[in-house]
Amino acid sequence: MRQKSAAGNHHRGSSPRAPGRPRSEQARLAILRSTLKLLGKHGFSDLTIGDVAAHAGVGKATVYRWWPNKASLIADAFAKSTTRALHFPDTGSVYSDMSQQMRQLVKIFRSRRGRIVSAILGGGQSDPDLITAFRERFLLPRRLEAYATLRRGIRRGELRGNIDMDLLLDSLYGPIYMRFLVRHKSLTPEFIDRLCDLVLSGAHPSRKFRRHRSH
Amino acid sequence: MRQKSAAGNHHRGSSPRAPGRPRSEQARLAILRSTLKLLGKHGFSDLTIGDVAAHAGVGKATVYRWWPNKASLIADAFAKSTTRALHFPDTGSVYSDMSQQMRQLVKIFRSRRGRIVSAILGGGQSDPDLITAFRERFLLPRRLEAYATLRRGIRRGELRGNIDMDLLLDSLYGPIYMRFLVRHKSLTPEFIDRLCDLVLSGAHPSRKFRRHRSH
Amino acid sequence: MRQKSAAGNHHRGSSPRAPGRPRSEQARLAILRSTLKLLGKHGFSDLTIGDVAAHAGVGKATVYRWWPNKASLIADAFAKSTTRALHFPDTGSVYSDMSQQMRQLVKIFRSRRGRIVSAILGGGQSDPDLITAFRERFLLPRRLEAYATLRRGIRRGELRGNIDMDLLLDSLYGPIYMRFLVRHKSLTPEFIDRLCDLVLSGAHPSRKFRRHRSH
Amino acid sequence: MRQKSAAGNHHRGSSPRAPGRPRSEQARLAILRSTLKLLGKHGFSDLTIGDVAAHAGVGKATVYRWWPNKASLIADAFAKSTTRALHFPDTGSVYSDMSQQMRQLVKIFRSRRGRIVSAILGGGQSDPDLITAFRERFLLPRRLEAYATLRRGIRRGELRGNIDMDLLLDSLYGPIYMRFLVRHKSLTPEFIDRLCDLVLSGAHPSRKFRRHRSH
DNA sequence: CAATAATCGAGACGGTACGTCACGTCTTCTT
DNA sequence: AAGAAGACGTGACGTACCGTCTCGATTATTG
Repeated sequence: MRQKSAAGNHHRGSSPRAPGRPRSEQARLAILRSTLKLLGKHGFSDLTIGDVAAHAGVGKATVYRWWPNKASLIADAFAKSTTRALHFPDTGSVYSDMSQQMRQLVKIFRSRRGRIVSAILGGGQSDPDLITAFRERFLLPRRLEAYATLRRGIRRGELRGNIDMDLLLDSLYGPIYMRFLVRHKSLTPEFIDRLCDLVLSGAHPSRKFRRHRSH
Repeated sequence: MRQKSAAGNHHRGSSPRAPGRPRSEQARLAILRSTLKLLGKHGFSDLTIGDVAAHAGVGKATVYRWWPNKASLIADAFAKSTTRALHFPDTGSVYSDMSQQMRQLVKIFRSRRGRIVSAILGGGQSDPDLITAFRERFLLPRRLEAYATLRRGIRRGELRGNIDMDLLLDSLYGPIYMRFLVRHKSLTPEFIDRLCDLVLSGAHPSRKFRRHRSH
Repeated sequence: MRQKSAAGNHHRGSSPRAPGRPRSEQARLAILRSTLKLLGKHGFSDLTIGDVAAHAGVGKATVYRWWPNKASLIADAFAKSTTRALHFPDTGSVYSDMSQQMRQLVKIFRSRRGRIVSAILGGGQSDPDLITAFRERFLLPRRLEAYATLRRGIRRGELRGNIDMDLLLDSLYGPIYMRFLVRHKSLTPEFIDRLCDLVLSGAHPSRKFRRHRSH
Repeated sequence: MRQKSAAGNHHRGSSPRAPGRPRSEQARLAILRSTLKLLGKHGFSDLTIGDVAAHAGVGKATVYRWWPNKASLIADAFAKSTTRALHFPDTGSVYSDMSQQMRQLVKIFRSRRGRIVSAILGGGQSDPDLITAFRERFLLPRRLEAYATLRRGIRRGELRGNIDMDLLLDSLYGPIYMRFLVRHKSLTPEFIDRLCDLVLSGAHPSRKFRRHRSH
């Protein structure tokens, strides 16, 4: 069986050249581009493989040859489109580093690309491959950068040394994701600021760790 | 046009009695039960109206007569199934009140009913009715209770008086929803405790409001 | 499983009425009509179910609901279209009875309906259902009439009493089918006359049965 | 355009040698062999060029390079397989000459090779090239031999001098083809004998030509 | 002996039709 | 009037072949 990809590996192994006509890079790019474009216009369920193929000037079978389902197609398209942005600055302040990146994220969530993210997270609730792709290709790379950012803050004494970094990051990003997905409150830059204030102040070394339990 | 309901109103107006055969309550319940059962087994998109009708021993048209689409059917079914639990206790401590309720929520998210929630939130990303139903029937009622709980904490001096309650609640629940939906880290009771510690300590009056901006 | 038909039985048993919406007779007729029309224009392999459905103003699934494949659809359409003609006259002469009916058959074979027959016989070479349908619905009914015609000839002394009727009929019709299918010589009324002369003279009582074997 | 062949000419003109790599005879034979083998297993429409190429261990393009369509491929393969048998004996008796050859034909029709013949005749109903190939490569050569056989019979006084040879031959072979294609009665050697009896007795000089018309 | 040229196997390509499935509507009889 | 049953038109699905193409490799003739 041919290698299909929800994990982004489009290469056929280490051999220098596979026999037969090589895969058309042009078709691959056209498909991913069309996927993003159409996904931005309509939702996940409105996107049909047939439409993507037609818009890309490609046979339907060519799409199915390389992507086992709509989910992995979207995942690939999304991964390709977000490799560049969303890096963390190094301003000398955790608050500033985080809030700046989080503002960027919010800007993306509110843009046309946000539809794609919500399509992935939405579709991922019934398709494990999709949510896995999101984690591995989008979340994890950024989280690794975030760890470095937090470690700088610890070194500078802005954060407790024993802080649970995943807990802290989820406390910072969870509210963003929640507002983005549940849409009960708007996602504004001011919200980001106050969110950072609230959460980072709880992670400040001056704040003694104190169990709030009354019993 | 007959009155259809995404809002749960299944009655036909103010007239005391409509002519003709009355609606079968038995059918209505069987449909909702089957919806929940099938939704628990598979995802949102795998659930078909035809399956629900067949499983409930009901004609397809009977489903369509009362629910305009899959979303409102699921929303009704979900609302029916969670009207009882998830109340906030009044222990005299914000930390305790919140963490106890949050633990209940996590327990539900991790149960079979969690599949239904993720189906709603997932499907809701492409179906506005669905996410609206989730907000209005599930989130809002609980948030109203949460406001009251927080106000008790303010009154007791456990929280700053000028706290933004939605910000605080999103900071507490957002991480739960994020872990639930993205599944990058496990949802444990210990996570809840440390989450409450982190966020509530940031909302404590002793913590002076301090902009972390370095500029 | 629903009853599908390559054998022409479109009724659902002896019960007076099946539950559910009854089959649309209008759709059924439109499908058969369109099949004949399109089959007359193009060949067996050029006929697509999709085209038939579109031409009949019917969903593709409606065709597939009642006919398992193109073959049985064509067989039904053909059977419906030829129930009336091709009866044997009773002129008082076997020669006349047979040649008149055979001329009718040739006329049909040479008409637009001939395309349908060749489509059935051609397709039947790879689809047993199709050739069976042809035998049972077309060939057999006519052969029964032919038996009666031959028996009249025997009674009148125009044919040997011990004649193998199937052998005789195949000797009369086989050449027609062969010319029709192989197309090496034309099918003319004169050919029919001389064919009857040749074969029927061999079946005449005056002709003593004589083994031609030279050993 | 390169020279393609439905007529079996695989040579490239009169030049003694073309430049470039010469055509692989091994590939050509493997393709024809595989065509026959696969055609024997399934029908005309079930045979795909892709299957033939794969079974022959050959690229699909190699097939298309030398045969313009499935029909000519099958025709070539069939022609290659039946060049040797089915000659007419010269026993001194028309009856014997004919019945012996007809028995051979029936034996082939009933063998695995019969599937190939029926595939060609069946497919030929929608593909003119195919039926033409059958006529020219199979039927015609044998018919030329049959004419000679009949002429010997005329010379010996076993047949009328003014007999229409095509009529006579169609009356002898038509029933065979009909039973072979319609499959309503079995093709046995005894059937051949009685068929020859019936038809040849009608062609005997002692049988006066007599119009059977009663009017 | 290098250059040229046509073949080879392999397999991806843009298409087209397939047969299935779910949709949401409808048409029947029964309750 | 609502119920179960199930056929209806619609349209996307994912598959299978079509006949063409683009590769690197092979095998001949020509310069």
